[in-house]
Amino acid sequence: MVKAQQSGRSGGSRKGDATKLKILDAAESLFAHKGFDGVTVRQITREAEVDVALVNYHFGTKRELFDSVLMRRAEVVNQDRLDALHGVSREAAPDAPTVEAIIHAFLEPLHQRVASADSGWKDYFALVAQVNSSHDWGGEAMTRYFDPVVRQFMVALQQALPDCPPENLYWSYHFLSGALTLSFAETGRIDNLSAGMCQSTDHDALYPRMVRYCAAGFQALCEPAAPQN
Amino acid sequence: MVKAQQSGRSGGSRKGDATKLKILDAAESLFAHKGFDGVTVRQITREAEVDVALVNYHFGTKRELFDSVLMRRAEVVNQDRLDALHGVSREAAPDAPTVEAIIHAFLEPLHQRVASADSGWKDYFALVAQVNSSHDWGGEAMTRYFDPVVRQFMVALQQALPDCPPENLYWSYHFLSGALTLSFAETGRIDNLSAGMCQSTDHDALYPRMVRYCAAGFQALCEPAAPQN
DNA sequence: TGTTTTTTTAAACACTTGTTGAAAACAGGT
DNA sequence: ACCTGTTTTCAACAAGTGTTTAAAAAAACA
Repeated sequence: MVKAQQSGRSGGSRKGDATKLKILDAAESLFAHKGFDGVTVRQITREAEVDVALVNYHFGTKRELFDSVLMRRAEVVNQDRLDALHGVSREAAPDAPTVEAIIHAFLEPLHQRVASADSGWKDYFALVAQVNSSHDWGGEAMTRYFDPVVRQFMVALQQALPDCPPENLYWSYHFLSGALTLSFAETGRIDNLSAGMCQSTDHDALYPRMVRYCAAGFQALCEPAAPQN
Repeated sequence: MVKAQQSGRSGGSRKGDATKLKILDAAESLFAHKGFDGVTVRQITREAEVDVALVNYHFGTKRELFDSVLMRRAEVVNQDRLDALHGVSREAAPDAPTVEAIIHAFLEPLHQRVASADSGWKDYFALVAQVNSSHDWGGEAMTRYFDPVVRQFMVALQQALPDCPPENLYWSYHFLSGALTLSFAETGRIDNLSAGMCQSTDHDALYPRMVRYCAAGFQALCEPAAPQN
């Protein structure tokens, strides 16, 4: 009776791995739509069609399962974003890339993944959105997983806007983060408000507008007349 | 054994009203910080220092209590916002008010209430923020309580930006809504990211920047070069 | 093959959940 | 004082919670 080991020296696929995947997928989808407290481990195992005890066997506690879900795709997102950032930096060299290009590098990877075949990404981003606006345990997880890369984007933005007060840069990112978060939540509110003219799920309509909106916001907060102090 | 009546023909204050207030306040604070599923009615009644059964006696089910919390201050916000909107419309007449003035009318009432003596407002807005980005039952409540007034702001914005494609106006509001939502959540993420340079709780720093950021975003999405569907 | 390790099962644990019932305490009016 | 309607208490309900246990089954390895 030993706790499950990290079953992989790379390439070795054990029996339990399929089970772990089923649990992770079910948990991802359920947590994304109903939140951590809104989901029971029995709902998860029912959806994954496995026994209740397997969650504790493979992942430990419910919270550890939640963290596993969060962690699974975080590395991929971070790598995607860094690649995109280096891409636009290389293209613009020897000049610094534009604000719009940097924001594009930050958002485009998400856009790509959401449009991909793996529909789990949509659930994943909805989950991240929920964690991002969570008050208690949320901030800590977000900080741990994503902030290191975010910091690199802040550096690039500061170079693109050398005269911008850093605090205005942080606030600008904060607003972008909020817009992003709400968009991924796909609440359907804009559908209702606009009487169907806009749709939460239409990321192709969303992305170009979000990039432009936020780029303009960044620039407005970096003009001399912007709020100081 | 009769369900509690709405105890007020106006001005008449019954015994149970004090209890209802204590429950509402406790529920507001707890729901705001931990979400609907993250709070138990026993936690609420413990914080309110009343018996568990009183929640069901005065409000019915847990969800009905939640709705009562949400509803309590919604009317006030809506009235504040409408007053502010009419104010800026009157000032600008016979011209249409500027985008920045309209956004100010939308946000300033929240700013005022948060800064007021009644600290419950802060909890309330944190709660609304959470509901706003909630996936299931959230959209419905937000739509019911706030969208009628939001629609009036959309009309004013369309008049301020007569050449703007309506869908871009809706998306712009969506982004503003996201920035607003995340700001009220006061997650502390920006504190951490900026190494203390910015603080989630510093609404005096937040508001002017949010108004400017969003106004610039609206205008950018309404220029001829903006994304057209 | 037999032996060891990993995975799955089924049952139970102690505890909490939202909600209710019946009796008790309180209030105001006559 | 009495009666009346409102509010509060206390105990209980059935169902569900996260987690653990020990044994059975499956897989991996010799």
